[in-house]
Amino acid sequence: MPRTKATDPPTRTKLLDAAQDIMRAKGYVAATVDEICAEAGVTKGSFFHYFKNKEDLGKVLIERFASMQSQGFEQAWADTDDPLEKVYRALDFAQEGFRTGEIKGCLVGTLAQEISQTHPELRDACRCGFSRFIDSVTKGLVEAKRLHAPDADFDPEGLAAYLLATIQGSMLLYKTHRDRDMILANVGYLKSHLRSLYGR
Amino acid sequence: MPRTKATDPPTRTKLLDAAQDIMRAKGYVAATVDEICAEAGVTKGSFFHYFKNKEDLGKVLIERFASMQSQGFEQAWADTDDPLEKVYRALDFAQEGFRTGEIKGCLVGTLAQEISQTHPELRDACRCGFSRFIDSVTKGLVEAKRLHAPDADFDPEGLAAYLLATIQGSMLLYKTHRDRDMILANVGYLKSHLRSLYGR
DNA sequence: ATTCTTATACCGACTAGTATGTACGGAAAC
DNA sequence: GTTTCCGTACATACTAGTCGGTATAAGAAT
Repeated sequence: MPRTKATDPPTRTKLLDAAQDIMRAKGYVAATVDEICAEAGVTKGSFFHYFKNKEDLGKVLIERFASMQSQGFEQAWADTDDPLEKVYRALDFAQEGFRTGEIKGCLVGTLAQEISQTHPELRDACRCGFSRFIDSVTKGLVEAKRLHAPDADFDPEGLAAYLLATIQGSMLLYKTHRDRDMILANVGYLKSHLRSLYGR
Repeated sequence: MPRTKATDPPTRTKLLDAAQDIMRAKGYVAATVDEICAEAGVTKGSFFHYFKNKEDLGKVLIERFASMQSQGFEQAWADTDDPLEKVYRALDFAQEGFRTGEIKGCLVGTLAQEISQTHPELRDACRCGFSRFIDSVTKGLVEAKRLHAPDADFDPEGLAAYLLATIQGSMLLYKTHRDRDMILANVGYLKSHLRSLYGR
């Protein structure tokens, strides 16, 4: 008899899922290996079989999270070719996620601060995660300016980082204020800002 | 002979200063009492003489940081009566701080995420710190709308939280990207957004 | 003036608990 | 039968917090 049923996710995935939940709630340092194992329903033996150490898990986790995230965005804007529309779709997608509560917070943003000075590899993984978003959105915004507002007086290069910063900051404030409407309103402000810049 | 010279800050202040540096760099959980004591040049006995426990220190520290911060803003906008101008002064002040490197990051924002689920008292202290900023800026923005753009179609109530979110998010991204210009650019976008809303 | 009392400030060894990571053994799968 | 997978027990280091004790200064009593 197999140790895990076919419907069960493999142990490694269970560990990653558990770690994701716990670390998003209390950060990297406070999330202990024991707690992650308990949540995943396995023991430490399994943990260190699949991951070299806690930092290794963190790295894999950050990369997995960033992948899933960007996959979600790709899907959200797949049905349009207009670069500006793609960005709006991404913001709609984020709003929808917050509204339904499906998005519980960004793991990368939660970890980035506490590990930046102590775990260079994790910090680099976080930076890659952020850059993945920034780069793809920047491409859309730059091209959109060429198409829709070539003469407007603003720099589209830094705009993507600005969008990401506002969204990350909104999730940060949510941690203390627990007011989901505030996140939605902030993304709304972002949209209206973009509309005023691009004239549509 | 007194144990500390008159020029030395009292031990308690030294502990708070040390804790502020360390916690801003690596967060609340990773900052150990021993490390704080070593940095302050005192021993554990002193630490627990002045603070009931680590969480007590955290609470005092967050409140002190929020106080100093809002004091800085008050000073920055003291020389104008126009409410909108006050907000611009605050943003100028923030930009100047980032440019000179005097602002090294926000302790409240750094701690908020990792302690929100595990230390309710610290979370409340962070919420108060944020609210202090949000409330005072909101007052300015609401009154400014009445004065300068009574018919414009936007809601000034949530705008202050939006400003704070963008600034906090920018500092978060700075932790991984270490690009000070990005923060400056983001505050610049905020200013231009405000200008487009208020027409000045 | 000297001594006694008391409160505050501070030190540093110690404890009890908890953290990550290891050693090793056995069951399942190929 | 070897490899993969996973459990138990343990080693080691580090953590917050405690506890007994010392140093100093100020005030009261003698």
